[in-house]
Amino acid sequence: MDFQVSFNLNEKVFLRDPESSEVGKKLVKSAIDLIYELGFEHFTFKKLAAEVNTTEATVYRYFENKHRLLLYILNWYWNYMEFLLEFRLQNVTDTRVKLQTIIELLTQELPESSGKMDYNKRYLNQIIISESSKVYLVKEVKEINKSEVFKPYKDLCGKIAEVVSEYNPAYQFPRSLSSTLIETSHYQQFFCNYLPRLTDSKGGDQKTFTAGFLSDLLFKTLDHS
Amino acid sequence: MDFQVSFNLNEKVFLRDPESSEVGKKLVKSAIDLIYELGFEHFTFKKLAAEVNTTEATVYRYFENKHRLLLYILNWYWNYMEFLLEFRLQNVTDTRVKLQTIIELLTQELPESSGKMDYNKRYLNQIIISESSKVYLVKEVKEINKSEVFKPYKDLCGKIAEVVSEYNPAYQFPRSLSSTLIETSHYQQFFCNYLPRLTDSKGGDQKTFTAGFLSDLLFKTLDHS
DNA sequence: TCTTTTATTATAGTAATACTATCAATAAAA
DNA sequence: TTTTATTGATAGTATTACTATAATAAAAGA
Repeated sequence: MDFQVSFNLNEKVFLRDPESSEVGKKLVKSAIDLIYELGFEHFTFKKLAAEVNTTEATVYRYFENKHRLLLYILNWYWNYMEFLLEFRLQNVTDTRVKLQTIIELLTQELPESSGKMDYNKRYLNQIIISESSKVYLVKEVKEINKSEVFKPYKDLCGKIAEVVSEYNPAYQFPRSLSSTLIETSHYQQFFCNYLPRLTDSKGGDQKTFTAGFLSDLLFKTLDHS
Repeated sequence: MDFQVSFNLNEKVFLRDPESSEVGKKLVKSAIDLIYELGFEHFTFKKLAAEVNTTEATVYRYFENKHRLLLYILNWYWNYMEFLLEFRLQNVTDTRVKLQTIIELLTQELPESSGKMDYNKRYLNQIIISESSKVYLVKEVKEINKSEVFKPYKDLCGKIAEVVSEYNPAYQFPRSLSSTLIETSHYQQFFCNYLPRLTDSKGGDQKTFTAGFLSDLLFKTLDHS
């Protein structure tokens, strides 16, 4: 089975839809490679243009600046995650299994084959872990938020919160718990890799460790309310 | 009672100790004001120099770059937090009370009067919330970590983890839980302020809300192992 | 006291970044 | 065939992140 997924990304994140042209697609794909390789701070439109054999002016016609481009990538990711969640939770009735699936989804890498999506998933995953908070931890967050570009994140969070409430309707903080699960899955993996003394990882796989920690946290919190 | 606290900050974070001169002290104090006001991305050494009525070259003699300056501020904060923790936990025997004190410390603002410390504490608090993760979420983290500049953070985390283990020796993830408490206290407050749909805050005080959420999470996790 | 050394600014300059503006080439629509 | 719109190439500017060197002041030695 092979299928294509595409999302209606908020038009506020781009000036011209990168999906509408070959250069646009290459731009996003190469951006993922470069941001992974250089880190967001050292990533520039000039370097991206060189990689795609075009000019800076072209890149600026698609995205207002590199922050918006990162936002585009994250919007794509959040949408994809919500899709995967919906898909994987289909016909699952046991709410406990639902929660376990969610934790798996948050900690394991994106599935390799998913139609036309030819982004490097390992890189994308690492970007999500290391760079995603940079789109909202900025002075302009209030202004940016008005254009609804964080809606996919809020929706993903909301969907997880629904399952949490389904599992334990009495629990008071379903949304905060969901955003905590998402964020914690990122930086615990980051810490395992780079600052392991901030974790209890014993040098094994950071994804397995993080899944174990989150699962323990989640069920202990929800099983005793 | 009035007392002075000072820490031996790792010499790797500065080129010349800012505490050793008047300009140095003004530099750090004004940096806190400016980073709060502009956000770390828009904060530059040129603007800082103008604020202190000196030149860029002078600033560069104290700190290698603005990243190191932020690291200096955070090192100061982490050290101060560990000191406060030690201080406030003095003679407390009930480990439950100890944990509650820790959550208070992580969510409430820094105490106003603490000797010579004349940094703007409201600003410093906001910087901790919005900017602190930017010191480690960078490509160079491995290299930076070698100079031990994250030790104060690790020590703080370790100290909290000790109390966690004291409260429940069987719990498997004391360090990860501690770093999660610290990080979650930051971004839940941030979310309450700017992206409230990622939380369950009902518009009340974000600090009280975050404390409530964290306390619920912590004790449910530790009371049932 | 005067001179020499050293330290510390101030001035100036460079390479890179983050954009903008202009203009020509090309392609699609009328 | 002309008009219109879309591209991409070229060039240019303001700001950022530094570096290098000259000027000045403070400290130390003769």
